[in-house]
Amino acid sequence: MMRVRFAPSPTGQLHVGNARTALFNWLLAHGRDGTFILRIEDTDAERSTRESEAGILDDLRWLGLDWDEGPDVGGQHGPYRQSERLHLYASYANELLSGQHAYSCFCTSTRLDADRQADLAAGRPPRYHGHCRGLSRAEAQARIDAGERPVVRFRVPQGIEVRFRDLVRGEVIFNTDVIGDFVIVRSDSRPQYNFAVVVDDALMEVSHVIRGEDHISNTPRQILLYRALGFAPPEFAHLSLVMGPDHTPLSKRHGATSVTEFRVRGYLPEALVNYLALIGWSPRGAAPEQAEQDELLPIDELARRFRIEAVGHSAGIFDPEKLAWMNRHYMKAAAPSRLAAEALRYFTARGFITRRTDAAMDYLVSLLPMAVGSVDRLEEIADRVRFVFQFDPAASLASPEVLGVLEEPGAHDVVAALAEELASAGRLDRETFRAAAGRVRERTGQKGRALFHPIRVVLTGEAGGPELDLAVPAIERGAELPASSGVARVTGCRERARLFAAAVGVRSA
RNA sequence: GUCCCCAUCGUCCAGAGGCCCAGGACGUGGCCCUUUCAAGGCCAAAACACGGGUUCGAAUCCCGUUGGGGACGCCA
Repeated sequence: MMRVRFAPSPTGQLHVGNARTALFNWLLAHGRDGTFILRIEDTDAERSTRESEAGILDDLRWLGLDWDEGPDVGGQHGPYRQSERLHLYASYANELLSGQHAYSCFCTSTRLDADRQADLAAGRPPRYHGHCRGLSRAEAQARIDAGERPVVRFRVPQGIEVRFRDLVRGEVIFNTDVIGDFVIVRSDSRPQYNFAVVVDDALMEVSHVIRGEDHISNTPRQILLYRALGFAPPEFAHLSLVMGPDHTPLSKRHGATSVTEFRVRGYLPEALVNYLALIGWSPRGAAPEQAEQDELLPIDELARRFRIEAVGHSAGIFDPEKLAWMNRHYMKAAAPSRLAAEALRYFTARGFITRRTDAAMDYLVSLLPMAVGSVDRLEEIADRVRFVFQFDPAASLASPEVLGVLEEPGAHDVVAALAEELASAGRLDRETFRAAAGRVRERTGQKGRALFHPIRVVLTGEAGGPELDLAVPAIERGAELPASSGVARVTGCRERARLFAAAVGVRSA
C-alpha cells in the first residue's frame, strides 16, 4: 500500500514550489490508489502560526489536492501536527539515549561557532567537533541536575557510506565523514526537524518520501536515524527546485510566488495545477501514442499518467507566460456561470456590481463573451468591460490614443452625425446599431476604420476593446437595469453620444 | 571551502546508441482574418555547454572541464 505525505511548516503562505511538491505527491497517490497524508511541521514555535496553517489548507483545497489523513480529517496515524506529537519524540529520543545512539551535549553556541569557523578556514566541511561525545550519562545527568540544559545529539557512525536509491536520481552516496553529530532534540526539548520527520514518517507508515531537492542532504542523516530506531527506511524521491527567470530561487521579486497570490490575481486552480505538473515532468513520455493534447490535461488524467521515475533531474524555471496561456485556455473551457461567480469579486471591488443578485449575475454572464478568450486572468475580465460601467468623456479626451482617433480626417463629422442619429433612436440592439452606423456612413462618407474607430471612441471612451456589435448591446442592456438589480448605473449609448459630442465641441453639419 | 545534485531551442519538455542535419508547447517574428485592441489560423527563426574517450555509429554510455543549483543551524 502506497502512502505518501506532504509536510509543510505553517510559517507563511503556500509557495508554488511547495504546491508542486504537494501535487506530485497527490498525483502519485491518486494514480496508484495510494493514501495522501497531510502533516503539519510546526515544531518551530517561533514562526509557526495557526493562521498560516489554515491558509495552507485552504490553498491545497482550492487546488483540489485533498488529503486522506490530516489534522482536520484525522486518520489512524494521528495526531497530524508535530506539536501534538511531542511525547512520541521524547520517547524515541530516550530510546536512542539509552542505546548510546545519542548523547547530551552542553557546548555553547560560542564554541560551536568558533569550531565552524575553524573548519571553514581549514577547508573542511563544518561539523560538530564531538566535545561532548565522550560524556558519560552520569556526568550528563549531574550537569542537568545542576541546571544546565543540553541538546541531544545523534552519534553519527564515522567513516561509512550511506547510500540510497533515489527514485528520480538513481543511486546517491554520502560519506558520513562530512556529517557531524547533529542535534535531534533542542535544549528546550523540542525535536529537531530530521528527527521528528523520521519518527513521523516511520510511525505514519509513509512508503514514499517525495520532497524538494533541498532535502537530499538530509536523507543520509534520516537513514541513519531509521537504522538506529530499528525502522525500515521508505523510498525517497527528490524533486528539483523551481527557480525564477534569473535562475535564482523563486522569490518575491519575481512577482507572485504563493498560491494565494495567484488565486487573488484571478488564476483558475486547474490552470495552476496543470502548469505546475509540467515543470519537471511531461505526461507525454507516459503515453507516446497520444502526441496530441499532451499538455492540457485535467488533474485526474495527469494522475493516471504520472510516473515518479519520469520526473526530470534539472531545476525548472517558473514561466508566468505559459501559466497565463494555460489560464486563458481554462477560462475559455470553464462554464460561464462558474466564471461569472469567480469574476464577481473583481466587479464588486471596482464598484461595477454593488450587490449579488440573479439579475446582476445574469448580466455579468452576458458580458463574458466580450472578455473571455482575450484576457489572461479573471481580474482582467472586469478591466476589459470597464467601459460599460465607466463613461467619462473628459477623462477619455486626456488619452493620447483617443485624441489620435479624433484627429483623423472626418472623425468630428462622425461624432456629430452619430449623436444626431442616436438622439432619435430607441434602445439599440445589434441590428439597430448597425443600421444607425450605416446612416452615419451615408451622411459623412466615412467607412470602415474611419467610421467605426470614432464611433468606438464616442460610445466606449476607449480606442480599443471588444467588438462594437457586442459592446453596444451590452451597454444598452445595462442601461435598462434598475438600481435594485445590484448593477452600477450604466450610461446608455444615446446619452454617451450626446455627452461626447458636447465634450468635443462638435456641431452638427 | 567541503559534500551532493544537475546540464537539449529564450523557457518547459520529448528523445532511454542508429528512426534526430533533433520533435512538441509557451514566448518571439512574419502572414492571414478583422471596423479597433485582443483572440484565432498558418508559416518561420531558435538548442544537443566544452574537451576527451567507448563504439561501425552518441544528444543518448564513461571521464574531465566549465557553468548552475542545493546542503553544511538548537530553520524546516
